Amino acid sequence: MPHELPKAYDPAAIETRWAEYWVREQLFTAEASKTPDSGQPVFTLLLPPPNVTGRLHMGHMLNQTEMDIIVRWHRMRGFETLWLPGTDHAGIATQMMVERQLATEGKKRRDLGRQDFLKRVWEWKEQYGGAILEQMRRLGASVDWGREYFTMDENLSRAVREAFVRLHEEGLVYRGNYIVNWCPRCGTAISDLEVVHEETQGKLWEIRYPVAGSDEYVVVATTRPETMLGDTAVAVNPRDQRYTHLHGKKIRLPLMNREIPIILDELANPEFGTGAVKVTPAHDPNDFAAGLRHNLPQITVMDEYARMNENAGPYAGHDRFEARERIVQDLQEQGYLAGIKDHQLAIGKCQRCKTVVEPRVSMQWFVAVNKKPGHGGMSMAEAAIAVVEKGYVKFTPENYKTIYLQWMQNIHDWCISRQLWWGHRIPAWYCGDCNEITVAREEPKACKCGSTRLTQDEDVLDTWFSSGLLPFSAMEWPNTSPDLARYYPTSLLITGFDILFFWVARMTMMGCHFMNEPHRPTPLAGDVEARLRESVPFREVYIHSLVNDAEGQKMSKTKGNVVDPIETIERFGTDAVRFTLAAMAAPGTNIAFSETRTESYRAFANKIWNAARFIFMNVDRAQQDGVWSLADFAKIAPKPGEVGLPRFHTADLEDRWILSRFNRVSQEVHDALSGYRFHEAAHVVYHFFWGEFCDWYIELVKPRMMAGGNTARIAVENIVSLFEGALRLLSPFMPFITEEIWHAVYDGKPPRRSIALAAYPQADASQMSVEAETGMAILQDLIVSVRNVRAELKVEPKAKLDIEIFADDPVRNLVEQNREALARLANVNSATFVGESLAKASNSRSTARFDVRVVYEQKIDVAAELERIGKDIEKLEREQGNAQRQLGNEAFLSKAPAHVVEGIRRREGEIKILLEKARTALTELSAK
RNA sequence: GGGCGGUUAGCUCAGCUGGUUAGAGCGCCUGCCUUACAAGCAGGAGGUCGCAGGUUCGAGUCCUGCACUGCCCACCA
Repeated sequence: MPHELPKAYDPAAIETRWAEYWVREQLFTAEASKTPDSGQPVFTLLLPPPNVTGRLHMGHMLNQTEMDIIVRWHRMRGFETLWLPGTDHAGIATQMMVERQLATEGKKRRDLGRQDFLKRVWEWKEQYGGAILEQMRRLGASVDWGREYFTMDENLSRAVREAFVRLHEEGLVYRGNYIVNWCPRCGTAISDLEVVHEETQGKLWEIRYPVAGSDEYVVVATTRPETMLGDTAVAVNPRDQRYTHLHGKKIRLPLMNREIPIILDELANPEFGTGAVKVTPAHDPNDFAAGLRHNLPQITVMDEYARMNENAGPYAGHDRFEARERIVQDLQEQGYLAGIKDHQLAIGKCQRCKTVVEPRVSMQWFVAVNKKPGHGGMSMAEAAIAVVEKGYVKFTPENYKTIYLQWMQNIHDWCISRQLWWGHRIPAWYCGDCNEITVAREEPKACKCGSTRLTQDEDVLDTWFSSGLLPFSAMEWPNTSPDLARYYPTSLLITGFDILFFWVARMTMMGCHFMNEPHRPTPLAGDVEARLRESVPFREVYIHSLVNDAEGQKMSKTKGNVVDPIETIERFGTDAVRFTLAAMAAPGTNIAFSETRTESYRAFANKIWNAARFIFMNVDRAQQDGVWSLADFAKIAPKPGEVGLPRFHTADLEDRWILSRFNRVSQEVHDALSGYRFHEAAHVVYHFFWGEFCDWYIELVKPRMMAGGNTARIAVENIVSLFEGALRLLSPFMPFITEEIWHAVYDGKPPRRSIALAAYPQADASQMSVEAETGMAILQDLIVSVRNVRAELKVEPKAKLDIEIFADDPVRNLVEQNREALARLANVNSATFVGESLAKASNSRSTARFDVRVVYEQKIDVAAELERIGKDIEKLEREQGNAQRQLGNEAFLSKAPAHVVEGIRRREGEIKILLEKARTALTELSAK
């Protein structure tokens, strides 16, 4: 049956079919629960769960491409591979989406009430929440769909409660009235990480605070004048002699007409401003701490929407910014305003809605990340530091290790309660009778005082609390499970640096805490150190690049430069987009995504396609002629675990050469992927397939395939073998086109259900040949030299010309054995060997190994030729100078490694010959 | 205020632990519809590796300073 393929590759015609096939056939299911121990090495990777609110963008696409390449690569090498997918409920983000939807109906969430609102969110989640995973299916991501989870699934929610309760039992979760970052629009506390600082040109207002019972006043400065209404002290530095006489005195607070003490505290920096600072414990974190030190009252002057409250006297009811203006105006009118200065400040805004964050004292839950657990050992942060310092968690690129450690070393307690409705509700119940708090895994029947008047905490947990548990909560923790036993710790995490602290750091803390004793469901063997090492959530973290637009600008909706991956895929094909991302993904660099690159990789896909068409054409002919049988070939098809190529006839130079190159390239791809150098791996396979296999091997093999008989049989068998191997090599990068063609190679009856389950080519040193690679290089050099001269002579491309060659015996033999190749690829009629150098002959080229002359009546353009040779000489002389200087240097000879010295010595010899030839040619030419 | 990165061809970028002639894609120039592929084939031009010092037998690669330029973190009013 002939292989019929259309002339141009059309990705749309095949991709959906394979994407559906992969899912339907469940090819990517990891088998832990079925086979107790496969004996295979295990590779696990957790998909950073997309938010239910998300739409696929180029960043996801890059991340998924990298993960899929690594996962497919491992799977093809025989690893038992689990790529675990799921989605994140994304508390605040999702709640905002639904609130926005409600707003279009003119409603607010409180109009619906908690129950009905949550119902709406669930409906919304069912409708839109799976978008990214759907897109991933279409992109062919080889994840284990049978294990898909959602962070609010019952078993994951149970894990969240379990973790919270255990931390509480250990005193690592506490509740308290503290100052937190508060978003007045979202109406919730947010963590430090959710506050983004923006440099803003603001003002510094200087206010005179009169000293009680005197005419004196001190000047304090503030960027937020409205907070003065809540001032409960003025601080000066105890060492600041300017204020010694005011120690123990009181201030009469303007506008409020309250007396507040002057306190002595390091909070006041004598170097800054006047050295006196207003203290507002309820509205500033530093002041809050100072307030505790001096037992100051906390006067909250704003409500949860940042409107001034009843404590704000005449300003009550006004928005904070409106109040600010009035207050400044009043201060001015009453003569308290000493000055207004321009002031650059980093203003904290809510990451989600960009509202200016207000520090606010409120009752919240925290994780005490720096506290040592009761049973001894390290704090959560210390453990998370230790595993990275000891290399149990390894970062690529390495500089993220420093960034991670610096952050972890300065970490503060983590505020985990959110005044939201969508999320995991905090498992704490308050007694209406005795005020006791019951923290429990399941809803308690009664308080320990016996009362049944229990109400659950209204708040939910920070989304990152639950995602921090994922490496084990997605594997059924706290239960023992085959998955948890087999797949934890995960092998690798690939993610973006934007969630390094939010997620990577939290997973590390949580993993080291809950997957170590005493929380681990199955005890760990080994000493304390071994247990720590095995508790990590992942052994390696690869931080991927940022995908920018073609100009290197960050993609953003407001700039309108967002490249939609789906749209790009529709135009170029998934494989082309994947290959673009892989080829540009050098670790530690950003990607400037440019469509021209994608165009060129679409061309690459087309190249592969057409190589297949050509090969199939020859296969069909060979089968018709009865010289070759696909069925026989299928029998010797490579088995998983086989390295190199299983059967390959190394009769001719080009065969030994391409086999050698194939193995070397396999090694290079392996090395590159081992270091997550996707770009390097992609470049290597690209160049091999196009620049070597297509440009040279196919061309060299053509006449043999036409020859018929045994020659054709061997040629066809070789090219099919090599091509089949190359498809496997390419498969992790371009899964669709390789799957399609691979099935076609076997005429629809492949030895495995998918190329993704076939063996990945691994280098076999015995199949590499320096002799073949060197020989081929000389032959290529010779062919290119002839083409070169022909191009300069503007010889009619079709005209066959005679050539003369001067070379030593080994090269001469090489040429003799490859006469046909030379004739065909350089369009040569006859090649004769001559006994003396052709360097000064016209229409010739010289290399260190040979001289070649094209016999042609028309002479090369003398002036152009003179210029070319002149340039060559210049360059060679420069090089010769360098080489000779090094070789004449005793220190170099004694210190440089032997192969380097030997290399330079050899090169110097070549340069000498080349220079001699070039100079002879130059004199000869000049004479004309 | 701390920390991290970048500056290499016209453009966008590679160049891993210092080592023989610094690469790719696109663009550009010349010639080809050669029976797999014009999304192709063959050939070609184009770089004092930001500047100034230093270490070394040897520096695009390591160190110091400078210039320009991104990014992250930060409770100094």
